Amino acid sequence: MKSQESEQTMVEEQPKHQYSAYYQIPIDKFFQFAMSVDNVILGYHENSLKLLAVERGTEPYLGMMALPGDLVYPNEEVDVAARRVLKDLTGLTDVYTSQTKTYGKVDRHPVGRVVTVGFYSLVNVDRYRPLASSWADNVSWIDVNGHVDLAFDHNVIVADALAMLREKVRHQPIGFELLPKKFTLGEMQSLYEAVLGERYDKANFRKRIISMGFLKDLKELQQDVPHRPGRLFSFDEEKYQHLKSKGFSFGL
Amino acid sequence: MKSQESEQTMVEEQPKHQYSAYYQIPIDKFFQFAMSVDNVILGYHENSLKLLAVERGTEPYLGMMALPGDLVYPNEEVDVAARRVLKDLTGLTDVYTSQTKTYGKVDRHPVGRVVTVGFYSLVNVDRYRPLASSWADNVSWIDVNGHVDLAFDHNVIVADALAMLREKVRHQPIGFELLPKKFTLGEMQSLYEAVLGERYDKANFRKRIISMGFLKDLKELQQDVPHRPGRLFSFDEEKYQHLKSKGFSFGL
DNA sequence: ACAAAAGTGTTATCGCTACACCCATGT
DNA sequence: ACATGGGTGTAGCGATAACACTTTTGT
Repeated sequence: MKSQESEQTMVEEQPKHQYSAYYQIPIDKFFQFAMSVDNVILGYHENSLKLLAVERGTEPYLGMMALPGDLVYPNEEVDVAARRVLKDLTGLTDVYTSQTKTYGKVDRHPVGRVVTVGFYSLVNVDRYRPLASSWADNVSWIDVNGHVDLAFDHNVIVADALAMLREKVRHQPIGFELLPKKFTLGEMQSLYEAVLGERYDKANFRKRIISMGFLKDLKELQQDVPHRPGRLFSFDEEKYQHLKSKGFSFGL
Repeated sequence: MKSQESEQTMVEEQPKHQYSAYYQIPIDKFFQFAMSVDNVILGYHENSLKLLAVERGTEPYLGMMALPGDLVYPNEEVDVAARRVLKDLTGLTDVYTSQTKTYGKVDRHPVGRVVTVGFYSLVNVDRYRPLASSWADNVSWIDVNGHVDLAFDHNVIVADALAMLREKVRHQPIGFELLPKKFTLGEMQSLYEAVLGERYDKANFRKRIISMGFLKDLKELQQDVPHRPGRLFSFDEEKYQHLKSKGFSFGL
């Protein structure tokens, strides 16, 4: 118990917590991890859900598609790193982002022990403009239902993110993050059908959503559509918060 | 672009991904993180949900209660570290465990940059025996509804874990992890009421659960209770999987 | 006129809530 | 006898699923 060397000063005093890793190797040996973030950036376009993938320009996995991600700076918060990646890729900052899972397999990254934290972001594709920088042409939207093979363990990260999104989208009104500010009920229905992979009855869907009471009828109509124009609605965040505080809970 | 020194060989070839942190500081500077795990170990006892807390024997926060947790070894998987902590504390290995969130604030740990991954575990308190080791007397069950102040950011970790548990317990039959193998419907109802903080009508709760069809009636009765003994049931995992594959989904 | 999607009303059924009531056991 | 929780039946209300139908626009 007192046979320790000087490098392990932090641990000397504590005979009790023998289960701690501190007692078995010097503490500075633990500070050898790198952290990264990987972001599943999702957009809704042409009736399907897409994610942004980047073609890798470095080994390992050179040439493969991968999630946009990066190492976390030693003095940077993990969440901030995720937003940095998003901003560098899309120029967007005020975007709904949610942490998913953390992937800590020892051999998941060839360069060393890199633990990565997954995120997903919901962007409105109307607002997204590929940044005019040198890497812009390596970025593309791919359909989440297509069968693209991504580098590292990114396929798993995407699958987990989608599962968590689907779970959340049923219980919280976050679907609107993927729609333009003004949308028709039809567009909203299509979005939910694309995300959840289910079909809904039009009449019933409308009644359900309208009766929830957090949509604002903008008294405007769609323009230039080759069919009867739909009424435009917007999500009324304030109203939703008010309803929520009164015990209402979104559910689909 | 070619002004780099030898230590940075990994980065030389890539003019394209300028957004990457790789380009701004040498790569080995990123490998300075430590990882830890913190486990919210939950048990159901005396009609309320409790968690295991450990009194800290080291600075920082010496003497405060904290979540059981530890640093992750450089060659250890994160999930394995979480199970190690659990086993060292309770002796249990086959326990339902779920990752929650990852906490990456720069200053969250005084010793250095330690990013921690949260977990919760659901243990059946009947199976838990405090291990007869020197630190056993520093461990105690505390009520999750009490107002205990934990070290580090552990209050937040607990709050997040409970929120995620409550969400999950509604949609997946994991409540049984907190019950003995054989239980009455009354016990089950009390458990759900404790976890979710809601009250249910006895008759309706029973009908709902029974009709789901994944409980096995053991045709046994409670013993030595000061009231009419209840029928004992067990969760039939096999039956549940079968129902699930047929489209059934648990919901409460 | 037609296609395509918006938008509305009706009905029948299923599920759930509320509530009342009886049963078995230990003290 | 009483307290305590186990256990069951029913009536009525409300949500919603299924489907048919009408409306408005562009081509």
